[in-house]
Amino acid sequence: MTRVPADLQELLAGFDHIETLPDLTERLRLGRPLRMKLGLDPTSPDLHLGHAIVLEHLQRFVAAGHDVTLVIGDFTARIGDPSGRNQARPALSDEAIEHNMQTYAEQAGKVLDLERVTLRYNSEWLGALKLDGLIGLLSHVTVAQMLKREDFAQRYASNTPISLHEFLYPIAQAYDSVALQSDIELGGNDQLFNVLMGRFFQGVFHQPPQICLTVPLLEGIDGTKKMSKSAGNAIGLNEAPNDQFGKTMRIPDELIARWHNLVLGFSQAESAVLAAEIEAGTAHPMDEKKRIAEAIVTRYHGATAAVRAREYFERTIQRGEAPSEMPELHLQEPIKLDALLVRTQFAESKRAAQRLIAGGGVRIDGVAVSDPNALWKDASAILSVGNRHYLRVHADIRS
RNA sequence: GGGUAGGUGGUCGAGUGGUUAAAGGCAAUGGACUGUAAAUCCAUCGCGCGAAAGCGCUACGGGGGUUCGAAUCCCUCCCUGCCCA
Repeated sequence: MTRVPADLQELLAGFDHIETLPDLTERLRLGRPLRMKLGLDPTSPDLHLGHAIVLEHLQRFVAAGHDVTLVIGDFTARIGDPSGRNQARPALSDEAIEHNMQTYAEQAGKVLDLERVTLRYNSEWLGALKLDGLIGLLSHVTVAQMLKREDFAQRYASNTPISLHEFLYPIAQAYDSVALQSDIELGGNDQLFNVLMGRFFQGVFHQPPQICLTVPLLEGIDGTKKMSKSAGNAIGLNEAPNDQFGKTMRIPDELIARWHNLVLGFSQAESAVLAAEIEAGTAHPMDEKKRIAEAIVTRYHGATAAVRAREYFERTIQRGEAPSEMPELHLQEPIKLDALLVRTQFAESKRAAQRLIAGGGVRIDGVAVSDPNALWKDASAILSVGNRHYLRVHADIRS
């Protein structure tokens, strides 16, 4: 899976911004492993496919023998990265950050060879920065400079509050590069301003400025917004095979070639060919999505799981049949159907359950039911809601 | 510090005393169609009790007040934008 890239071109495939190529070729000519840096803020307990893209790019450098450091932004997470946002991101509690950090390394390990990667926490040097040190840093950046960043500019123009601490984020991240004396920093395209700030600050500290490489941002399964947990359009690296498969099948057709390119790592030329085939009708979008879904599940759960996820999808969603395996529930006493839906968490409240039933979304053994007050009476039957939620219910009721 | 405009449901945004659980858009959910795509159509979209009609509770930044009745009026506190200093 990991191999040493043959040449520079292969190493740089997939980056949408390189600052600058001459700097990079010159730095590579030094003939030593380059210090690579990627920062990840533990703002959510889960990494998703969008994170995986930049991690995969980083892994190519690992394979090529460079000196790669993964910076866990435990300090910067407390500031809250405003990048790409139209409002302040709430700062996280220490406990949440702590918890997220623990899951990060493990998830990143699905893509990165952690044996060959150094893990650092930026509280190590940012926490040691005193107020005079901070002010010293701040004196090098002007407000106009900060307002050049698009999201800040937009918020400023639309009278949306910008807190001063948000200005500190790019500077803190930039200081990471100074502390690590990094040669190269990777990031998502939304981090371009921040990584360039790192390059700038290294100049201030008389270090050779880092080369900045960014990857395109991946759209989420809704096809419009960037993939993020909070937007609810993400596919997590830790998610179950069936969910990864099913969510991939939901992406809009327009996204197929893009995911083929960004998620599966095919070249733009190859993905363009696929797009043309779909356009011409020689490739069926659904088949292509299945192929992509299977590749994703294979990547994170293995080929066997991928085949099973595909079968599950075809059986439950496409043919509308109940899955061969599903969770089971044993009832000890009679219960009304609406209450049962709440207990099984198929509905948030009894009112919601009643709505589901009225809408025809609730089935017992495949037959839609209409009476929310009916007591569960079947000794053993399959309760389903929509085409995604199945449960086998046994009534162990003595009367 | 002075002036001024604001704070409404997941989100945007109407609403300036009763018919307002709160228009409309978006998002979301269920159904039809289908390729769990898009588009389109229908329905739902605070919680509880009730077989149902219905009843009750909670909600328009926080608290207090006026009123038979408040998202709407008054007082006070908090928060935000803009202009001036």
